[in-house]
Amino acid sequence: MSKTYESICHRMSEKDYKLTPQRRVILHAFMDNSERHLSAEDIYGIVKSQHPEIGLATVYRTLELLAEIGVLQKMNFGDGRSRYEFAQDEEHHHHHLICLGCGSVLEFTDDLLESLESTIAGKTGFKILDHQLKFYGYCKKCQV
Amino acid sequence: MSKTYESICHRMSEKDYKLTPQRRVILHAFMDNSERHLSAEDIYGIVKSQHPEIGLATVYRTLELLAEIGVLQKMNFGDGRSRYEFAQDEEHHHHHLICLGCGSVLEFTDDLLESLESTIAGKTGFKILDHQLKFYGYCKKCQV
DNA sequence: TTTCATGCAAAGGTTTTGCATACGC
DNA sequence: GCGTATGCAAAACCTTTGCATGAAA
Repeated sequence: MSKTYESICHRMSEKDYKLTPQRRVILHAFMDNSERHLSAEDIYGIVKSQHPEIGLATVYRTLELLAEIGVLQKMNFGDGRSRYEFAQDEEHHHHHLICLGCGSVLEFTDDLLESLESTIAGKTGFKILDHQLKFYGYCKKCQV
Repeated sequence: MSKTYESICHRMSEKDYKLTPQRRVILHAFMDNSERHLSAEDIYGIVKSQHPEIGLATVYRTLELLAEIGVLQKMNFGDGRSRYEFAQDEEHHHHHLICLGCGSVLEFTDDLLESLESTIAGKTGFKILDHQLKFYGYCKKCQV
């Protein structure tokens, strides 16, 4: 699952989704801010500067669409709003370290959970497609 | 951190929180439904039968209080509302298996993440207090 | 031209808050 | 009796939806 702008556009046309300027701008906003975990409101703010008449509802609808076709992943860090980031490849899972002090989110790459997945699948009969691991604690700055 | 009704009440008085009938009934509702992951509205429904004049705001305030003193843990399973369960001991972590078909939540006990925690702490400087691991997939019933 | 996407505003659902009253300690 | 907790209603949020208009293919 590649992550270039063109490949994503191609995937959208494949599924008969129209390539509107709004959708293009939202996608660009994600590519320009790939290191952050953006909320709908974040995206709305970013996109409004290049496309001032865009509506918040369009942002929500586009985020839902991009999540549905597997481009984005919807996440929840417990702050009352959903956040989105590019969906990870099977082999490149990362985990989130959420600071209870300042709310910042660090990422940590690790692939140790595959064996745990098969153990669980065997014991429970669950067919596991994805996992999400969050650590809560205090970042360097907040440990003072 | 023990989980008996008395010990929790004791912890509340220690922190100068009053033991009101509403708080008692909410606590009992959790003890009677410890296997479920209850939302505020769930609790409200349960509690209303024994204490019909209770307000939803009181439920929210009590859940917040119990989470703050470490009795409950607030969770999010992506269905738009917070859910609560008894906080786990250090040594008895469990993970959640969330079915993408029917939304049911299974639990799976496992203690394999401690070593990962120290690895991450070493590499990032993060002081980790807790973790939360969720698996998404399909339960036995929904795999048809 | 047909169909789908947009923008706006309104509605929906969850959670929080203000305030007068009631009650635990 | 003092100070906190409660219940009610309203407000505050985030998110979704209805609908007429506008634009992509």
